[in-house]
Amino acid sequence: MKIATFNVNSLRARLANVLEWLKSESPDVALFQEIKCTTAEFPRMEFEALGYQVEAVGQKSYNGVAILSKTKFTVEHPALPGNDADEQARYLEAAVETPEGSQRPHIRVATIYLPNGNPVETEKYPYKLAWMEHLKRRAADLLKTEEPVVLGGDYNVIPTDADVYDPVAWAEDALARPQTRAKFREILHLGYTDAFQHLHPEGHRYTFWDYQAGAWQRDNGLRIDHLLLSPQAADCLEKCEIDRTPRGKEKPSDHTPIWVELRV
DNA sequence: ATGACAGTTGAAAACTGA
Repeated sequence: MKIATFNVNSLRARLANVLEWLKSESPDVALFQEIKCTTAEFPRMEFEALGYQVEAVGQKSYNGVAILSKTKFTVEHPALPGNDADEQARYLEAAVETPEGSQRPHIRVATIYLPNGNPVETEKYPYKLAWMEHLKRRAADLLKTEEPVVLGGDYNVIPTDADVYDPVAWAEDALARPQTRAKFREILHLGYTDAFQHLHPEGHRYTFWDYQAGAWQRDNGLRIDHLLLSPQAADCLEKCEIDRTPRGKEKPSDHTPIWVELRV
């Protein structure tokens, strides 16, 4: 199963790019973030026409996440458990049927849009850290199921200095500061595998490039979109790649997709 | 040192993002 995550930075502004990418790469499951539209406005028919079942949790103007799958799935949680009062649409979890002949009936996936947290001196940063603590608790609970679990999305976390073009410039940013990295490691240390880091430990491979200052052309990027795998999912890990192609197209998102291939 | 870019809302300029 090929499972991809993509922060699209507005689905309405990006629909043509996203459809082109889906037709080209045909992931079995696609996890979207920053759809920036309400659930009702989600252009589901365009995706259904490509053979996907679609579920979205959106809101006006900002945030919003979605799951698309070629196999059937059921929504398990439309918000982060333990944080259900969150007014921001940042989490959606589902049980996805595996293809015919698989060892297991389903895998569990979540699409995650973790708060940015800047500026750090405002309430935005404690909101980010609290959100990460809720995510850690959910991640711990999911381990008890002993299912293959894929927690994918825009984490807004630069895990190490090898994941940013200029570590000094970013050291105090909400995406890189020590408290952020420590909380991210706490999730990993529960027993999750950062799929890309595991297969590509060389570093300096990015999933985001700012629109400004020629960041894309200079490869001034960040690795902030991640696919975290439970042990049972990591057992199945075949490949994990960043697909830079969509970032080089006209009117791109500032993020590009990253995907895993799991032999389930 | 600062701003640079792109999206949303809503009709100009403010807000958000990473």
